[in-house]
Amino acid sequence: MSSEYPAREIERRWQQFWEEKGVFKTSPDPKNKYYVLVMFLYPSGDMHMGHARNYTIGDCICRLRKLQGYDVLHPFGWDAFGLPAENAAIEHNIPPWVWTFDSINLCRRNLKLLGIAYDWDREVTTCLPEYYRWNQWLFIRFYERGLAYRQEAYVNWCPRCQTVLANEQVIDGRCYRSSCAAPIEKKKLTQWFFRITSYAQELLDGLEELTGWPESVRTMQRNWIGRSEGVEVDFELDDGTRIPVFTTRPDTLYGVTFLALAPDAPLAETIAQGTPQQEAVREFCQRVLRQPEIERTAAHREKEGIFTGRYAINPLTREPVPVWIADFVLASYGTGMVMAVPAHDQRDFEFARKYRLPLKVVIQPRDRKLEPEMMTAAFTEPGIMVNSGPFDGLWSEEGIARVIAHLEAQGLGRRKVQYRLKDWLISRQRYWGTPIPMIHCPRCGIVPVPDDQLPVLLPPGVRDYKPKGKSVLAGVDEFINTTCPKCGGPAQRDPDTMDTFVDSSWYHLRYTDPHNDRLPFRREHADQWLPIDEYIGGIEHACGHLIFFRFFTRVLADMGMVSVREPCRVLRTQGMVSLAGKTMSSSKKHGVWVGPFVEEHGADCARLAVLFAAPPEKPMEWTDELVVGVKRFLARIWRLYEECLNTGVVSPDSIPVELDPDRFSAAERELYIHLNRTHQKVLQDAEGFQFNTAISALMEFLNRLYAFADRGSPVFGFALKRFVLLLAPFAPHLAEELWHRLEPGTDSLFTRRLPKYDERFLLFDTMEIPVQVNGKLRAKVTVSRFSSEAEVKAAVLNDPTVKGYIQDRQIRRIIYVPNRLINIVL
RNA sequence: GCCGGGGUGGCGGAAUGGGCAGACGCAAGGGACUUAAAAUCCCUUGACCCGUCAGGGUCGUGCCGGUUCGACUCCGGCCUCCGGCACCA
Repeated sequence: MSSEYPAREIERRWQQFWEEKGVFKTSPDPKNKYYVLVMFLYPSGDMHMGHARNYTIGDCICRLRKLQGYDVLHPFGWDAFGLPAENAAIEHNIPPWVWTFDSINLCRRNLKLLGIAYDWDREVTTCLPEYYRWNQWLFIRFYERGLAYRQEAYVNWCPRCQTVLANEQVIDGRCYRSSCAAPIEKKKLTQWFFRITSYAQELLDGLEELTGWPESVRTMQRNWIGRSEGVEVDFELDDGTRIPVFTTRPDTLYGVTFLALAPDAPLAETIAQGTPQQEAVREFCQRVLRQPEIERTAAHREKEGIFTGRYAINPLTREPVPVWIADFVLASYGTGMVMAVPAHDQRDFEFARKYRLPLKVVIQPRDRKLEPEMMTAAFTEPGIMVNSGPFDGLWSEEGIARVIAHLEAQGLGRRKVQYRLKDWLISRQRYWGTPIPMIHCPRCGIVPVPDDQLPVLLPPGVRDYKPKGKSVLAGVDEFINTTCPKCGGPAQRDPDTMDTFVDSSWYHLRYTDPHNDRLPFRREHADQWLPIDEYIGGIEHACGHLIFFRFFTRVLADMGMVSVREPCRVLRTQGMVSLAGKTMSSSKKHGVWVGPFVEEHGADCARLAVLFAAPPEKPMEWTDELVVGVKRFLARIWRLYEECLNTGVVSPDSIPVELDPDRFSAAERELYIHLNRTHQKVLQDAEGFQFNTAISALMEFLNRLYAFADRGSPVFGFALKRFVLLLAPFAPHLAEELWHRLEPGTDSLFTRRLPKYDERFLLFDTMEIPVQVNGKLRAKVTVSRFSSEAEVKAAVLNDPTVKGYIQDRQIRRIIYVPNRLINIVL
């Protein structure tokens, strides 16, 4: 009687309908805005079910909010610059943009196949000049504000990609690109940085208000920023050279027995000059710095060092202590020089034992006495200060403040807050990125490209994209040679391009005004939509993109370009999708692919499968069984509506707009209550990102519809129609098809408002009260919803089963939890 | 080592301002329809035990203890898995 569910035919028809009618175009004048953003895509080949999961989640929210009457902004774009395109270009000898746009076109087709409701008029592509010119414009604004600067430093160098990397792009000492993962080396280079550290405290404080973010991400950012409070203490070399060291333990200052410098600290180069140690120190530093970072900083590795031949004076004791170079000291943290207290710091302890340096106890535990020779590990807990001159006898935690006060009063040191976060290194020695809009003039120095000469275009006529240790653009004469905007003399362009994370740091703002050719975006437009109401993406961006875009938003707020200081109200991280135990990956060609899957099973099937399998934040394993259940669900819906409509039992005319509860039969009343409860639960769950339980509620209700005998009932028809609206965010194509069968010739159901559920009909007339005797479930008694406590107790005590358990024993207590449970304590 | 998040049937997962553990789905077993198969529909399905049936009992949410009339949920102590940071002075 009923036909097979023709998924593809239906989906094609309604996708075309939505596009023609412009159903998901963004309102130019939002009254009730809702900005749902899914992290844009790095186009690198085909799209798998991991992508489908991500974009379906966003789409489900978009459609739900639209049905609830919000003006939704749901845009999409392409994070289109980056190394893979360039590597593919080198490998296949095609320009990077060919590979990039092939991928983009493939992915756009896939997204349309899935029926994701983006407003394609707002599509953003970062590798187009109309986008990256604003990277350049913003870079110059940062430069003017002192937030972009150029500096020589030891930086992370990926020998395989032949470029520098940001700290955020070094994972376990290796290149962050999973297809590279080469061990990172340190190289001394002059590079461009963004001064994100001057926003460190703000970025930390801002986390407090981000209560809509997962706790894990907030914690990760807190640790990444890594704030510690302490003091910078000035030691002095015999010739008067100042050696400031940062410490969080000034209470141990009297226990310092040597100083240690990082091999790459600036002072390490000069300190041994003129001492007999000079040659040995130079060799040591060179040897240490040649090692890949991953080896040098491996945990539990034996520490190494060398004496410099010099001594420094402890500002409190006036005693001289030897100055060493030690490989465990980090140049990039604090001053790159530390005071060593072997008795109370484990690293210093190990180093001192190895090189037979003295150990001085200045903190004693309460319950025992430390003897320097007997110690097998540093004592790092608080205790009583000893051997510390005027501070003897103080509890060390109190001593910290006292010593700091003393140091400050004597001008020997100052309170300091130190962060682990480092400035963001943004220049890259690669081709496929935004050219840095700066000119190096032999007379005028560094000169920004004037705004009216932007964009600085990437030169297309490059023959060889292979990296050679310096930027590809440095070898393109017609690009690199230019004139100085200031003096008009010959000058050279900066040969580097920007980190692609610059592109993604403000794209959320560009979407609000995507075609602007005078500004990155207008404030009025940004303010209309920001903050992002729901941001969906992978947790791998927790300490990269998700910090960078917060930083950018704050800088832009300080520039008066936008009002919000935090870009995003609610963040949702989604779990990876794996196949046969391994994460799906386009570049590794491992996955279930969207195109073939949708052709075979349909888009609604793919959407329901990823939504129903698990809560969105959990990782999920893709299996064929996953598809069976949701496919059956779709077919069951289809069959029910076919049966009802084809037989004429239900017709568009027979469905009432309103119901009259006074005329309900008992069964109709029950169905209507189930409908309202389902409606409430689907909304609650979907708003809370629990799509799996929302869908299970829909499944349960479908089972009830099947079990309902009187299909001619107006309540049944009413329920059929409401069910379609509730289904719509999850399986929009099927819902739209059924909607038009119930209401032919009308507009898209997504232009409708979802009615409110009927609050009067959320509870059943009777309820089943579980009865416990001594905490064990023994019976269930059905009572009226309107029964008083006394009536419920009476009914329970009268129940024969319950009586059997009580017999003639004394009842000590009866605990009644209204509408939930009753417990009889004997 | 530090920080964060988990551990529930054969599987994916439900249920936490303490109150019926296992919703929904998959898989499995039995049955109906069919010449047969597919599809569909119905029943059973946490473990163990007692009972011929009807039915009844004990145990059960990583482990051990505690609080409570009552604990997957709260408290203390462990085990274990995943993720992040990791010589940060």
